[in-house]
Amino acid sequence: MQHNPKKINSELNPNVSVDCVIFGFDLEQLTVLLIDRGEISSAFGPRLALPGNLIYDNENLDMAADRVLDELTGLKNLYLEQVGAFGDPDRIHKESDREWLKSIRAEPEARVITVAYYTLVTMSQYKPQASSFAKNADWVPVNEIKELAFDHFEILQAAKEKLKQKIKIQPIGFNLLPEKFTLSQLHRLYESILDKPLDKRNFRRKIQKLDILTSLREKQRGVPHKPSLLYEFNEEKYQELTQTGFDNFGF
Amino acid sequence: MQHNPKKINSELNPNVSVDCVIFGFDLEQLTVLLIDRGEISSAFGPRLALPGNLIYDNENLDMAADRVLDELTGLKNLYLEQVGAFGDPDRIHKESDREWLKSIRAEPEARVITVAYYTLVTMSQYKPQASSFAKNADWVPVNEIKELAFDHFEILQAAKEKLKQKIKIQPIGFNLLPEKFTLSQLHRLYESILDKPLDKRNFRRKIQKLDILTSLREKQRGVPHKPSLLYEFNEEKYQELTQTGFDNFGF
DNA sequence: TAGCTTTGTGTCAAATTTACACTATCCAAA
DNA sequence: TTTGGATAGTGTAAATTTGACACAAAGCTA
Repeated sequence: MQHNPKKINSELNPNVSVDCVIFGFDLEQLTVLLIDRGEISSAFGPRLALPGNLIYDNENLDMAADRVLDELTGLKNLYLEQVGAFGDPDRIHKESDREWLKSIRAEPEARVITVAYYTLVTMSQYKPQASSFAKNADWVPVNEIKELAFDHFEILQAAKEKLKQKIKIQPIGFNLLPEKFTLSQLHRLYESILDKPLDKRNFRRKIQKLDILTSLREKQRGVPHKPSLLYEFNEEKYQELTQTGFDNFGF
Repeated sequence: MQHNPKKINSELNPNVSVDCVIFGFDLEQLTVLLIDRGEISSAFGPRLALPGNLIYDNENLDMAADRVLDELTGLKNLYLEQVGAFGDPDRIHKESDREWLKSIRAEPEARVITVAYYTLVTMSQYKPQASSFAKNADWVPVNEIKELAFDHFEILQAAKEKLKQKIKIQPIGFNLLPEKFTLSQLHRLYESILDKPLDKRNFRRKIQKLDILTSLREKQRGVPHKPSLLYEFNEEKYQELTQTGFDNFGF
């Protein structure tokens, strides 16, 4: 399948958009990829937004999410999972949002419902590059976000909630870490997603019992404290696990 | 808030619809509410479909789901939860579906994405009454459904999956039972939702520990075997539970 | 070399899960 | 009225899992 859909012979659907919530982790906290809409939106409201745009009539929703994300941030071929559909008729109530839409859309006043997607990526492996109407694209710590364009803040909350649920059922968090990581980093990641402290020893016991970690014979270097052992994520065992299915981490 | 949205001054949005997956339970098996589209669709394909239709531009998605369900089946004011958005461009590939759309829609060829909702009801309390383009509306056992209009079969599968997940987290199943019910009925309900057998004694122990059942001093009558005690669902305790939040049933 | 920082480790009590079989009660049919 | 058929209802013991908790080891820096 070709990655870029043919835009010829198909038109933007003025009523349906997709938005992407791309989570990253900087080894300290959970972050999310936002685009800067630039000066034009700054007069009245937030400049930052989730990457998102209208779909084409001939592409399915998943493809649209993939394409839009690529167009705005340069990230390609991520596995995106749906958060849900959002569609208040008055989601464009902020003046700044209206102004901005006028500058980028043929029918800026159309009723739009949006389908939100989310995924997790290793920040160091995906370097966003803004293009199209995104003036900039960068990672922002989730906890620092107070306001976003449209209903994107609400969408972000929903995505966080989905992620929280998901990580209890699948060991999905490994996507967020670099190839080699420490148990403490993984621990911090779980804490920031679940938004509560987890007992260190119990966490380590439990996560090891899943048997999806490969302990390397390598230590951290240059840290001003006892260096940690590094681990790798064992993808085969993970596949096995999701196949057999498992109920719950119970964190 | 008025229940019927003003249709005056607003138009059907040709690109967005809602579909409703209404689960029931006949004390034997899980059922779902379907509408019969009548003769016109029968030449080439399935007559049965989920109740669903286009949204109006001035109503939000939740309201639309509520309205559409009411219009087609007479069921009102149910608490509907979102399953997700479905929107393959070729979801109208069946000839019978195209024919049918021609008979009920102004723009039968438009690209439509649909947002699916689901909920659970006590069958005996909600008697569907078909109207509008639904020739009939009735409960059909989920396991007997092999084919539906459009991508409704796929939507049904997704809704079942959502329900499965949900019931592990919330004791939601009580909505499906009559006011007074037996533990065996509840047991069968859980088995049909989770689609696997559950040990009788362990099930009873666990469900009782939740402390949301009130045992009545009343027995079943007229059954050709030892009559069961009847139970009531204790809504207050349930509210308490969902407030405090609980993690998992662990079934 | 002293001090700072983070890593890494074990145990015990309590709670939970799993597996498992027989008697009690009602109705219906003989 | 007795018998057979059907489902309700009940307990325990072993294994597993959870939760709470504290201190020595290793590297860096000053």
